[in-house]
Order: sequence, then C-alpha cells, then structure tokens
Amino acid sequence: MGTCCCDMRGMLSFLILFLLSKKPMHGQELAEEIGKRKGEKPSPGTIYPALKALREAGLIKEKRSGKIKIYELTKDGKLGLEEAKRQFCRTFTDVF
Amino acid sequence: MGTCCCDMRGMLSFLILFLLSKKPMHGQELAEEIGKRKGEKPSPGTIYPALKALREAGLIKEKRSGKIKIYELTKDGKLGLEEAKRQFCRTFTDVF
DNA sequence: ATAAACATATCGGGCGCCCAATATAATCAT
DNA sequence: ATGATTATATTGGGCGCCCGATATGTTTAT
Repeated sequence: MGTCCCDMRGMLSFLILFLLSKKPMHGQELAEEIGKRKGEKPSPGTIYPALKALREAGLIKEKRSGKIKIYELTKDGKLGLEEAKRQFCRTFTDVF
Repeated sequence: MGTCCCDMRGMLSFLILFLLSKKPMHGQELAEEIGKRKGEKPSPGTIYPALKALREAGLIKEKRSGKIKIYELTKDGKLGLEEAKRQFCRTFTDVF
C-alpha cells in the first residue's frame, strides 16, 4: 500500500501496528485476531517475519515472558501509526 | 491483502474497483484520483497492468473513445466489490 | 526423563505492488 | 505534415505479502 513514509509499507504491517496499539499481544494472539477479521489466520511464515521487520524498523518492541513474547508499540511506532491512519482514512474515504 | 476470494487480491485492485463503482473513468483519471487519496499518483507501470489484470479477470470492461479507454465494472465486478467491501470493513473495524 | 503441546523463527517460491524507462497510438497545434 | 501532447501499454527489478515445510525453544503432562 505504501501506507506511510516510514518503514511501514504494507497493509499487514499497518494492521499489526493498529492491533498492538489497542492492546499489547504476543504473536499467536495477534495472528488469531487478524484471522477473526480477515477470515483466515495468517501462517507463522507470514506473521513472524512481519514482526521482525517492524522490530528492526524500531516501530515495536518485545518482552519475553516464558515461551511467549509480548509486543507493543514504541514511541516511533505510535507516531508512525497515527500518520498511517490519516493516510488510510484519506485513501479509503467513502468505502464504508 | 487477499481482499476477497475471487481474483482481486490486493489493495490497489480493491481501490480501483471501488473508484470505478462510483464513476466510470479512464486510466489517467483513475490514477489522478488515486493520487489525490494516497498522496502520490501511481505510475503507468502500476496502473495499466492492474487494469489489464482486472479486465482479464472479468471484473471490469472498457470502451475506447478516441485516445482514451473508459473503464467500468462488469456484473461480476460489482458482486466482487460488494464482497470485498464486507471483508474490508470487517478487517479494519475501529481504525476510523 | 520423555513426550506432547505451544510459541517463535527461517526458508523457498509464487504473486501483487510499484517505479523508471521505453514504446506505441491517438489527438491537437502549427 | 510535422511536432508536441496526451493516453495507453510493456518490461525489468526491488520489495512486501503469503503459504507450506521445517526447525528451534519453552512449558506442561506423564
């Protein structure tokens, strides 16, 4: 989509940031929430590389807690999400 | 995005179908409308292959009128768009 | 301790998005 | 008719999305 100027180019990344902004989650939890919305749960090969890219871009951070890793937005992630939301709403005006 | 079940897998295709559902347009007109919304006008190498794929999928049809081609939805295109809109709204609930 | 279950992670391959560059076709201005 | 303009179209290359397959690490059950 080219959602934003900064390191968040696709709709999956956008959706992940948006969901994490509502509630910090671990990977499986995130995958299930995306699955509920889209109708099909993304595979591990989809979700983990996306999380890795967002982490390397400095938009999310993680905390290990036993066998899971809880992800949440960084400050840059919050700023990036706000910008991306503005563009998203402008792009899809009237679709709803 | 995997927008839908049928031949319309990405956000660009979704946006094109949505815009054509509001008003039949030719390629350049469509590119400019997308540009207004996204902030950057897609290049010919983006827009024309997308239109070709949608035509070959039977979702849009075209009418030449001098140097331009006017695109509009087929019946399948209308049905596909409605289904894709439902999924889109479900996926991005609360973003707005 | 061993197995089962769960979560995270990587890899190869297919496909869509996107652009720059290039080409073709139709129209318009002179 | 010649050139400029506008619209359509294709190609090559980069990158993101997506899955199936496979691997690794952690916890839980037995």
